[in-house]
Amino acid sequence: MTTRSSTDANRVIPEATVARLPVYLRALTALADSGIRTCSSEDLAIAAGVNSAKLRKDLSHLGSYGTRGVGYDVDYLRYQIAREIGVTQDWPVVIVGIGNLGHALANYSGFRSRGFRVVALLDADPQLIGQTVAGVAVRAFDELEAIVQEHDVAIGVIATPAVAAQSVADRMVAIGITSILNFAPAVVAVPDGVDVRKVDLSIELQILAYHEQRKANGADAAAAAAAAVTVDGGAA
Amino acid sequence: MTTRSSTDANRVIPEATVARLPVYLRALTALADSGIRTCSSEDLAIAAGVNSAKLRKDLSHLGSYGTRGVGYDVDYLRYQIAREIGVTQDWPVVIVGIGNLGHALANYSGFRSRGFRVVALLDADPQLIGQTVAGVAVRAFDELEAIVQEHDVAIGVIATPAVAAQSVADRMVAIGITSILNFAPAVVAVPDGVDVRKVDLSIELQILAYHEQRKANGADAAAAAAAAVTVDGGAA
DNA sequence: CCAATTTTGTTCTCACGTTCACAAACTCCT
DNA sequence: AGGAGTTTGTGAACGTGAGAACAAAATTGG
Repeated sequence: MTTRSSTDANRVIPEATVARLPVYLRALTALADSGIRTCSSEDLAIAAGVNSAKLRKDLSHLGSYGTRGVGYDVDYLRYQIAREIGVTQDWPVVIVGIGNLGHALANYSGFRSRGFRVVALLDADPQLIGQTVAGVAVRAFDELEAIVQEHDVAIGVIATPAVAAQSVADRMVAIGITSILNFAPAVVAVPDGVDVRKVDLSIELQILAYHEQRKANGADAAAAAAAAVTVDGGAA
Repeated sequence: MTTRSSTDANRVIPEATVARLPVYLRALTALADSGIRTCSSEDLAIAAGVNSAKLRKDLSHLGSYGTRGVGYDVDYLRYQIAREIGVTQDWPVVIVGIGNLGHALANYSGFRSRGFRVVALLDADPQLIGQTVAGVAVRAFDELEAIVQEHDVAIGVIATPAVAAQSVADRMVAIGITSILNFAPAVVAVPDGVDVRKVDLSIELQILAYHEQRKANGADAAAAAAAAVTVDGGAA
């Protein structure tokens, strides 16, 4: 029916797989930097910290890029994954909120080397405007629309305080941004068709704390079971 | 068999639920700050950005803390969740790697208010040692063991460059740290019994890029299907 | 006190993701 | 050429999670 190129753009890649593709990409880059030209699924799985069956199944969703009995060509597979993710060209990105975290993000060299280019830093604070961070001038939040249109920006990063997050997101969506990476500790609601990913530092720590507490309570409980003592407060 | 307190410490809470509990906790805090004393699962679900059936099922894993026909007492539920996560007391945390990101983390006020206390900042760079960041002196990485033992630290944060991440993690594990939050763009391997959570900025952006590319290709493909043009490069 | 209303906690079903296990396909060696 | 040895790609079994739907339990009003 529809004319297609060699790879079928209709296939759906499971979300869980999509989340691991960047890990594989990084592992392949590391292998290539070590001068390795070919690797087995087992080698790559170890480098990526997953099990090899999962890796093979993940890759099978992209197509058949390996050779049975041989393995994968590192550069070829790396290119295929990069193309699948869409990082063979650079994506322009704007960062809103140039506080501590915004500074760190602006200075993060990993963006540039992994397919992203920070085209603007924005803040609402007049005192920050005009300052240069990581070689980029901080501009007024009001300039968002002009910048997005000029550079055809699709991805926005929110690094503001929590109270500002929703209004910044609303503004981004109104202007046509369709992917948002939110570092503010707040839930932002967006319409269908807009993707939001959230990175929340204290949530990550709280998840660790939960498991840490369970480890401690588990040890307590084991001791308690032996000593027949009531388990309650844990590490008091 | 074993003596237990009122809540059954044996129950397992699904990992997906654990990951949402901090979100509920934050939403409850926001509601409490607005002076709201009681809320329904629907109210809380909206505040937390989830669906109410999922919220109720999540809470049911903790126990039965609501009242049918009424809803949940905000303060009571908040306390129960905080207790379940283990953030009714502060957890001491060490941050290793005081670069851009380490600075931002050290200055992040959300840690303190959500159950964590930064007890030390460590770096291998002699030039940084002795400087004060967010009121805490940067100390030599070698002091890790003494600090961990003094403060009974269980949680470590890695904010170093990728190359250093594994050796820092190894050292942390050897000293007795059992939970690691890794911001370095590298896979770190740890033995069983140690939890690692990874926060990777460029991976998050790459996941967004994938979906962004699909949106663009979907639009292209729709146009192409009408025009009978081959779909391949996408946004070239 | 009883019926109507509200809202929780739980059951059931379906979808998604992970892991195992193996046939297919390739190379290498004799 | 043919068999032995590797390694991929995938089918099938299993486990976890999401969402709909509803019974149980509380309040409210007459």
